[in-house]
Amino acid sequence: MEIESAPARLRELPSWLLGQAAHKGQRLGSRALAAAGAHRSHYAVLSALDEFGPASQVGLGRRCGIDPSDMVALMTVLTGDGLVERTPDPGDRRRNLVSITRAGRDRLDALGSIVTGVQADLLEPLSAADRSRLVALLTSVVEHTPAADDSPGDSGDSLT
Amino acid sequence: MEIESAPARLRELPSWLLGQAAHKGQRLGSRALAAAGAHRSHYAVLSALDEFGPASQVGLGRRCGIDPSDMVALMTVLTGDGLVERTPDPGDRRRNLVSITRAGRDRLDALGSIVTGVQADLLEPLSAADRSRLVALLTSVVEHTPAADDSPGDSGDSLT
DNA sequence: CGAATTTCAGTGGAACTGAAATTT
DNA sequence: CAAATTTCAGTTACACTGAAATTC
Repeated sequence: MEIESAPARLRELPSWLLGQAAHKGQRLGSRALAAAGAHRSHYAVLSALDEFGPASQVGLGRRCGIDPSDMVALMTVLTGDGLVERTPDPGDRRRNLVSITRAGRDRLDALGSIVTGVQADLLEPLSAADRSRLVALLTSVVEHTPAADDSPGDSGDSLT
Repeated sequence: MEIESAPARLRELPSWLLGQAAHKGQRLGSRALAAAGAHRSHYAVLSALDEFGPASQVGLGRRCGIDPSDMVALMTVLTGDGLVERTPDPGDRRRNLVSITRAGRDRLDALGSIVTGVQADLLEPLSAADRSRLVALLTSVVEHTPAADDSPGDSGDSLT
């Protein structure tokens, strides 16, 4: 099990480092949530419903970076667990109004603890000040819209 | 095309921010390299060969985080383009010795320019000092091995 | 014999595409 | 009629698994 370092061209490449760090975070997060029978998308959807209130499935998808077609199966799971309710919208009968249940809020709290623990593991080598700096830097990168990007209909979101 | 913000629980989550930033970087990188008929894995393999010299396919895979079984098809492509040479290792006939060609080095330089441009787009909102800080912070996160991780045979690498 | 390397065939999860049905 | 929403069926890119053949 030799430790073999990657080429310097990669080790010094911000986009490569981002990929490595994100992969590590996703691995930790997916494992921890799976052990609780959950998924990262569950945490995203419950968070959105808790913060913004009831929403349609596409609306939820826009908030969380989840494709509408994938939202269907997700709703089936979350309603099956009693974490959300999916009722026809009386004001627009094309839509389903999705709302979080009491059990959903409890679940969100529980998943929040798990997710917080993952951040602690992931950022263990960083001081509190460095963690804040990292979040600030990443937020700048994420919120910035590159100039030469004229792709249509892409809000730039995407769950993972 | 409303801008709808993600829930605060996600926006403030380091692992989520890492995922968003990494996704943006990969999208930019994949598009730019695809326009040149290349792939991120091509840049990784050529970088490793250029820095460390000839290597076996599994050795290359360990450097770059590429699965040995995926390396096979990759070698077919790169040898087909004349960027690497794959010859049986006379000292160990189980191995192929993979080496970079002159054309491969030229290609590496060209891809390097593309990749550098991607970093510029991705990190546009950050000052030079902030970019250095980001790289340093990410390097700490990537090089750190979490305590409660006893998964076997995982070097923690993985190309993307 | 056990272990390492290359190779191939197949699996699994995740994001995406395209289209139908309904409603606005 | 055009557009939006939910839904389903299928695709694609990608990492990974399992096993065979060869060699150490």
